[in-house]
Amino acid sequence: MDYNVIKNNQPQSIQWSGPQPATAAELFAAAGLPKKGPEKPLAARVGGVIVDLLAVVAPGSDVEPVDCRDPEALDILRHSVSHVMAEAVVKLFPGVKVAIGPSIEEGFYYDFDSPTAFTPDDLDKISAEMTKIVNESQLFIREEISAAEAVERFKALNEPYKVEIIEDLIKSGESQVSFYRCGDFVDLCRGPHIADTSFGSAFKLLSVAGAYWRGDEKRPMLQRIYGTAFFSAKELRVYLELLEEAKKRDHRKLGKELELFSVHEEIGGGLVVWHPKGALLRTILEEFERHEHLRRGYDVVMGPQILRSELWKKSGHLDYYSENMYFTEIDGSSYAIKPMNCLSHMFIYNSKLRSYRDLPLRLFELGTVQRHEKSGVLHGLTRVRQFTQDDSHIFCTPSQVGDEIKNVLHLVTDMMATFDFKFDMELSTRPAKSIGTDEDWEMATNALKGALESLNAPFEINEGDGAFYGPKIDIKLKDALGRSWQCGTVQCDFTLPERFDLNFTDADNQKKRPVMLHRTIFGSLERFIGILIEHYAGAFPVWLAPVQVKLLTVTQRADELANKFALELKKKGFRVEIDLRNEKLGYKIREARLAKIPFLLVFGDQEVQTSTAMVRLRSSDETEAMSLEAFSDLLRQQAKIPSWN
RNA sequence: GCCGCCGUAGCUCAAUUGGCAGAGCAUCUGAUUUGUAAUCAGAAGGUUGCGGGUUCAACUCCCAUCGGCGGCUCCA
Repeated sequence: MDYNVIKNNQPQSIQWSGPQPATAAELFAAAGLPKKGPEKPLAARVGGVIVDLLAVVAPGSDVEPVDCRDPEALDILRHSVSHVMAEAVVKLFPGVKVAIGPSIEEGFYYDFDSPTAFTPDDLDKISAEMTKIVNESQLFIREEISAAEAVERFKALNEPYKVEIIEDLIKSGESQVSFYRCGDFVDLCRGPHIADTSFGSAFKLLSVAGAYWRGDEKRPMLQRIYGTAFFSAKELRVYLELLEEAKKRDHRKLGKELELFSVHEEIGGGLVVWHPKGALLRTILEEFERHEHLRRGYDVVMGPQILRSELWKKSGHLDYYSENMYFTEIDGSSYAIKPMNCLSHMFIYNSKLRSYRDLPLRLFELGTVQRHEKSGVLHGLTRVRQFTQDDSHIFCTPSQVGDEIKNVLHLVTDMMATFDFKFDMELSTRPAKSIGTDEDWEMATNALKGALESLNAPFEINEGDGAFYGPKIDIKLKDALGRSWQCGTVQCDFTLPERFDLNFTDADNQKKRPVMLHRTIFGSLERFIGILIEHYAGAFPVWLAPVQVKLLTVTQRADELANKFALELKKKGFRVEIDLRNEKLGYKIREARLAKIPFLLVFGDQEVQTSTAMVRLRSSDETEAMSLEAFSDLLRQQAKIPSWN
């Protein structure tokens, strides 16, 4: 064969200069690329597009091998393993209809329409069958036919979901569709796929769940099998260990063990009861936030829990948000429990004539809101029906919008750094159900985009995912395990100031309309605390820990000294617990360690003699004798809020 | 809301094929005064989520209901 190997970045690109078309696999074999190991090609990139190894390459094309190190490789693998799973399911459960099977962020799934539910036993059987298929190194063979022919073919196979997909493809103008054959299993698929099933040995089926066909609750409920796959058994093992670690850190489990909060059937789903330690943690966060906002030019305000329904009609919530709202009646008038805090803030704005000199007006409220969430979506602290937002509404002139958004993004950056969170940002644009003119939406969207761009902050765009009253930037933070959580948001609103006739007198003595920004940093305190619990695995930094120091006595002879230390530390404002029980020291240590308390002070005969405490740190397990003054200094140092240094 | 799984002591979990509902931890009482992750003994703790049904007999099987968990084109 004629070919030239072009020395490029790894992996090398090959220019196919032969007279005849050849498959990428043939080219790579001729070029002597490895047939095993991490450099073994699993697909090829031709002109920037990934194709199968069996794809025929026209003479003159540059062909680059794609191996498991390629950023796209994992998606290809997982998508292919989902096909392998479908092949196994169809073989083991004849008559089961197949729907769709994409790769997702952490693995893949495939939806099936089966008359009986899959059990954990079935998953084992399916896994075993998949291993067989993997060991057979079945080739993924692509085939293209006309869409019309494809419809007939799947009708003959009695696969209504595939027929529907192809019919939709035809409607959107496709005339050709592609298939992949793998063993006896044929599936409609755009591809590309791994060369053969042997790449897919490191997989694990994780769970089975119901899922509506096309996510529509009016369509049939299918059975979705979730799984994941990696290129090596080692990577799979690391991922499964991560899942185990996440389970250990589950805030619902830790919340109970650390006595932070509880949720009760008798009280109602999604309604959180804060126990002393959880309430203290929350109070610390609230105080931190009030302080942080005051020093950044915000005013702290408070509004009522219920407001007349007419007001929600005027704001548009009744028309666009009522399915999430609770209502009550007082003296014959209808009131709504607030799902958002903005309305009373607008009344504060409107309580007097406003000048451009008053702007920007930044109103901050730790506002408790109620939203009706479907019972099935409630989850610990992260999805609840009553929660407190660290909410602010910023009223400003149109020319101040850019700077205000930038300020908010700076605040977000500082706050996230305080908790060691990394974060991503997403810009969401106009949804189908929304109010306001096209011009307003465009202006608002551009303002948000401009602020992001001026900060050189990378962001993604979610088309149609904005709030009904305006576009938004969502902040998604990443915790210690690399999981992503939606928390803060900045929303631009040109419509509420219109509806509530907000004005200011500008420098030219003209009445003008202010812009309103809605924004949160933590989002909801409940969700944020849930995330913090998992992020720190319950071992909060000293400034957040509900109990910072626990004092333990060896015998009752040390009670007096321990009490003296406790009293002095409390006087200095530290959060202290003391354990004088007649128990062995090991028992007390164990309990305090499980409670993840940062500092343990031990008092015995030895300490009584020297008037010191034996200090043990949560982080090191090492001990050191310290005087009250020395320990207070250490504690003061450690309890500093990181962003205030 | 929908699909699947699960509800046994405060917590974590047992109970053979339908045959007397049990253990560890926690709690209480007593002994023990103890040096860095569990001292010993005893006691108490239950309408097996709730309501029906089948059966000589139900934690166990059936129906209904409430609640929890996993998920519902990855989207918060």
